Amino acid sequence: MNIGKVAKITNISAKTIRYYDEIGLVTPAARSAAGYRDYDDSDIHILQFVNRARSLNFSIKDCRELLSLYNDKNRASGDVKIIAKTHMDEINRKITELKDMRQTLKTLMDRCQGNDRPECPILHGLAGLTAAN
Amino acid sequence: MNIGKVAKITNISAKTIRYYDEIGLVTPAARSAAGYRDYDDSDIHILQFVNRARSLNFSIKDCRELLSLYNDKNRASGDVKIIAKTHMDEINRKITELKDMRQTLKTLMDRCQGNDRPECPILHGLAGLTAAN
DNA sequence: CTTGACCTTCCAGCAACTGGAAGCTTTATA
DNA sequence: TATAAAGCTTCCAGTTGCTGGAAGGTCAAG
Repeated sequence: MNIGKVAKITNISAKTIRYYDEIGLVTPAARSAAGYRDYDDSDIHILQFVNRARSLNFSIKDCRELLSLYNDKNRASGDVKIIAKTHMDEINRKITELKDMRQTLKTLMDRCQGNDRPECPILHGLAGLTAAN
Repeated sequence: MNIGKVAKITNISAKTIRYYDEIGLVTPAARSAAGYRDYDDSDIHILQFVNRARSLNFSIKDCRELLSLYNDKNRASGDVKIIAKTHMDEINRKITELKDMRQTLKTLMDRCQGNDRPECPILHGLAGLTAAN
């Protein structure tokens, strides 16, 4: 199957699929005489696996490990769970970080009139002045 | 003031301060005869402004606009608030996205025994199989 | 006067793609 | 069958916001 069709089926851009080939993450089963990438059903399955992992924000490196475990029939599910847990911790860290930012930003915004006058608590806040003023 | 001292005071790495100079975000007041960057108190103030904005995840582009408004005594606070609001929306979007990921990941993890057996709902999930199994 | 700390510029690399150019191959149509 | 359009190839550059490191100039102390 040519890359264009694979792109449509998996909803991954041809560019990205080529990139995954280039970095050795998902390589096509074969190449045609003319050098066209030739993907089979198994490749598509793997691409979809990667796509789901990526949409959960797993890094490419994680995807490699997950794929390797996926292909290892003697794997321990504990190894998979460790990767997932580490990733979960990271997601939680990011959420906390973003919430903190949101809180700070909200505080500044609430004080700002947002009109045509120059007085602006947001800028004051960024400039380091404390709450007051 | 040399870059090393500025780095200590602002808690921004010298590398980053040089980078801000390079992209024209915060340029030193002067250069010594030998070519050393020479920062004054105002520069430090601006660096701290940028540092706070960056720590709220404002992009460099946003920082430029915020700085420009900060320096414009005829600004309208509404213009600042629009930038903040846009950014706030983006933060909220990211939080929502991360929470969705967390939920999906949690569901998969809860089903996984995480032991030394190969059976793994996390991998099943990534492989696209539905909840069951 | 030399050593070491500090400064300079320049180049490379990170993550994970995306865009675009130049140039084949294949397919569809006239 | 000729040709044009669509699809494929590789390669290079750019994105964001730095960070690391090399090669080399400068400055303060002993």
